[in-house]
Amino acid sequence: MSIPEPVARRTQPNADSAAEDYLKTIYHHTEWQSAPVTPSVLAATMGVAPSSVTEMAKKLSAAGLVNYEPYKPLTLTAEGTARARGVIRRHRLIETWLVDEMGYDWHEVHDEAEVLEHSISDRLLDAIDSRLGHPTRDPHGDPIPSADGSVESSPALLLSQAAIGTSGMVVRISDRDPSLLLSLAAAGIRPSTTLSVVSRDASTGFIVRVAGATESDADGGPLVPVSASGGSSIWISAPA
Amino acid sequence: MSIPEPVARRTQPNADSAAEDYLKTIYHHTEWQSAPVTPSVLAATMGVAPSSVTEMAKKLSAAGLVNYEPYKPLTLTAEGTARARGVIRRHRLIETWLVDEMGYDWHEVHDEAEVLEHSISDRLLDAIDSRLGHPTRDPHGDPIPSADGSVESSPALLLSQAAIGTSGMVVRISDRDPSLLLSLAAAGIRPSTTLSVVSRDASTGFIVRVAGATESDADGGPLVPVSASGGSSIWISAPA
DNA sequence: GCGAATTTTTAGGCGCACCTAAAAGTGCCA
DNA sequence: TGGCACTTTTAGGTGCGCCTAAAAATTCGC
Repeated sequence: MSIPEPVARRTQPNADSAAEDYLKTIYHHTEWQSAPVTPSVLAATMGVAPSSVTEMAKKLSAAGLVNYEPYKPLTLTAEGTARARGVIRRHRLIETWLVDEMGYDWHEVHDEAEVLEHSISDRLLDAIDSRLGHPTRDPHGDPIPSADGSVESSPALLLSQAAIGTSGMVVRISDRDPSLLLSLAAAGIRPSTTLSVVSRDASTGFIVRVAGATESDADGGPLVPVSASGGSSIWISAPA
Repeated sequence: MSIPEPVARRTQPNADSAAEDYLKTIYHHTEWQSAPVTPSVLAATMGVAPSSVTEMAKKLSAAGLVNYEPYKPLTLTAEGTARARGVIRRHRLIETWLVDEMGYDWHEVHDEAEVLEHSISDRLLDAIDSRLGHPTRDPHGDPIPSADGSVESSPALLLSQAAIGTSGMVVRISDRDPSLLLSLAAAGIRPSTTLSVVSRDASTGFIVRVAGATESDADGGPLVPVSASGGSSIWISAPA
């Protein structure tokens, strides 16, 4: 018979980083807004062909990590959610570590974390977590899931959905576009910055007033233009 | 024609960690003793089938990294040597970092480094190197190649090849067998320990006298048995 | 110096994660 | 409500790094 059993294949490389990437991406789609994740959206986000998504969906479904039925959106099972949070915890702790200890700037950390999140051991992750004092937010303001899988969620509002006049503190800024992070940082916008919406236009972009860290003059800060894409990358929270 | 060209395959994962492992392993075989590396030896060391070695040898040869001629031992080209040193530099810096900063013990670092050496960026490696103050030796006493590729080599003698009565300082201990490292550490043997050969027997093992760090009584230290395999993992240098 | 033992290479396959192209299913709307 | 556009799945294929089995080359012992 030429059907040798699996033998002792070296599962060496890194667990199943591809699978982890799918779980992570599915999770991301429901983290800040709850849109159902269709295969085509997932494919576009991950930069793979739709057929690749179908394949992996079946695999993950068989593994009990995603709920998959043909022609329907994908959702994570409880176990899949836990696994996704684990990956995200790794990612965000690594980003935090790179910024806090290794001299990286916040817009430079994403790619490095993307790779390391799949190769660092639990042991090392714990060591990093301890060293940093168990942080709960990464440099972009994203919550870091705790080791037990719980996530502290603070209700937030996408800048692009805030009415003119709304003001609040920047809670998070998506880390997907490094160049956006760079320009925002240059304009003085980062997590914990307070800003208010001066004008908004879905196609042109937005203009916001940035309050200095010392916000003595609450509405006297500089006016800053924010692109349309920036508007859908910045979350603010209404002040207490 | 059903021969579409390579397309834009995502070379994502991690460069070519398999190739790097071959280069590293070939290099290792010539680092402390100069034995020609035959495919079978390489296969055994790496835990792969001999045919896999042949295949990779061809690939690396085509890439100009190894000199390969059928039925002959493998050697590294200048470029292959440089690449191998690069990987080894990564490995050893990571090991040093894990021990110096992350609370690892020296026998625990090998596996973690084995994975990370393929995923850390040059940028991060440099940051680690700086943080550690550009170390030249890793926790096992192995020299860390410098960024420019040069290696500080100190002539050393394998314990198993030292005559009875020889004494010297431990220069390095191979990191291949974690349990050996553990037992040696327990016996007080690590790099920079001074010891002398009391008896040797290729099959049974060795007995060495370990001088305390304060070596006031140069030959009054405890007697310690070292297994045969330990004898071929410990390198000592004659005292100045 | 020659045949046997060992090493190495060749030949053919496998699983993985991806792809393209074609087929099938869904859903909107005139 | 029937079409048609769009989405999703199926079918078939690729490169990579690995494997086993069989063929070929080398080396060793007598």
